Amino acid sequence: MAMQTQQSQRRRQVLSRERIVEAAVELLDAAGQDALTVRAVTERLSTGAGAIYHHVGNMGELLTAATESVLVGALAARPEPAEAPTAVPAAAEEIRGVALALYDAVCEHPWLATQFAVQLTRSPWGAVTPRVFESIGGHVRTLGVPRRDWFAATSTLVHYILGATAQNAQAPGDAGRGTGSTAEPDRAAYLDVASRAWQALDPHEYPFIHDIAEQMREHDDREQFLAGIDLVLAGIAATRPAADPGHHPQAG
Amino acid sequence: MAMQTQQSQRRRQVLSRERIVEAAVELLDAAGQDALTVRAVTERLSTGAGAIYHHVGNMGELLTAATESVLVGALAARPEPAEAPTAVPAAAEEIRGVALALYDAVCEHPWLATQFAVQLTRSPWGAVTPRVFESIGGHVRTLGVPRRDWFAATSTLVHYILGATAQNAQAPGDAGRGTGSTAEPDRAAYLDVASRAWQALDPHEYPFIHDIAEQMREHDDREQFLAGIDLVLAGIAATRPAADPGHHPQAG
DNA sequence: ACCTGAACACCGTTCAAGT
DNA sequence: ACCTGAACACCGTTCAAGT
Repeated sequence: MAMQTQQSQRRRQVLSRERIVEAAVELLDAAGQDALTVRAVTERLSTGAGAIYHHVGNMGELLTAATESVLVGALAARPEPAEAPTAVPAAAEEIRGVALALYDAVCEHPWLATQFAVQLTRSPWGAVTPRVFESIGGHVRTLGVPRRDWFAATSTLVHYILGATAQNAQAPGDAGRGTGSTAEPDRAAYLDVASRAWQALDPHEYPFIHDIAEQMREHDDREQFLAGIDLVLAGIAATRPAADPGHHPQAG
Repeated sequence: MAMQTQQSQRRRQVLSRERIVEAAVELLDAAGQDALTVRAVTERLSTGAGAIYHHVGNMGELLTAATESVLVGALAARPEPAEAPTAVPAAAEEIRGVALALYDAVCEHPWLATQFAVQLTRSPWGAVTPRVFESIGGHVRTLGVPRRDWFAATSTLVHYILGATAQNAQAPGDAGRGTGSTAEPDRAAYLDVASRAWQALDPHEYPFIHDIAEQMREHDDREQFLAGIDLVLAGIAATRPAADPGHHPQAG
């Protein structure tokens, strides 16, 4: 898909905000955050700087639009019926599905991780959050969470998802410039290096890190990500006032 | 503390990496991420650009050092005895304490939120993660989590904490330039605006958001943050094979 | 209305030259 | 060794001028 850059067709096509955003996503995917410059977009669309600013406003807006574009695509890929399922296990499965869709999107577009965080910080209730909240929240309702806890349960899931995806998006650096997808050995080697670095830390200052260095090397990102989702879901299930009201689940 | 800028003393003091990092933190606190430029540091320390690069390497390294500096300070503020407590409720309380320390640090230094995310993405197992893992992980062990789940439980907590703090760090924009701390009414007004924006969204596209818009306006950031921690802790307690082994806690 | 592209103010970084 | 500060290549953004 990234190979077919038909510049001849591209040249005299009419410029639009969508085409600019599309070009931005392509640039970000190809070489990361730093590669998105006005000049790069300008060259890719064979136009001038003024033309870009006629459609987009500024650089930050373009980044936001690119982020939203990919996010919407990732969430739309899931069917999500208008009437949500009513069964509890189905709702949990839906939540896992949305989480994985976001996880996969961040893996495909590593720049998304940073961008999620920036969006979250700069305009916390702006573009990204409502969409993710909506995708998760409907299913939280189905889980049987009492109304007053909807916000807490949903935001816990969302924050975990955004935090975890940020970490697990392995940055390809400048390596993935047209090369295929032979990232597996790199991944293993990378974890090996990280694990060794952890083992080399001072055991007195970092006793726990020392203990789990081995576990870290062997861990599967995707599996661990889902384990975290299940942990939060277990917490939601335990807190829910169903069979055992009045019990405080904090410790034991 | 920020008022006493004694330039006379500062001028001919010997330049060091620490003093540069300190100046960087002050600049970031005063006016945010964009305010940290080599020239700004240069002027604040009345020196030349080359002097900075003699001690620091490059801009990214300076940002990382500033992040680590504040992070270490925030974690060191907690006592954390060499021998961790053995009681389960105490361990849970310790985890809440560490989480709140990070939360408060991000509130005090909003630029930290973005920086955490960037660190997480660019070098996931680099500077920030091990310290936070260590602060949380020791107590997870005390919670009675089986060894093979240490990594999963700890990383779930850490990812939630980093995601949640990223969102809750209210960016002060360029407003906080020397003005006191009258952020409370701003906060309420801000949540009010956000809540109205949510209510204005298309109810068909965003039914859940529409439902919790009211709840969002009334929510207390800090309280919700702790509620999320407790939810994950409840999940850890529920998953732990204590009274009820073999049971799957996912749904019910 | 839509686009061009030179120009401007700024940025990170380098490096010959000083002490 | 440590520092100076002009210079360089680059960036986002603007704007008079074109169609």
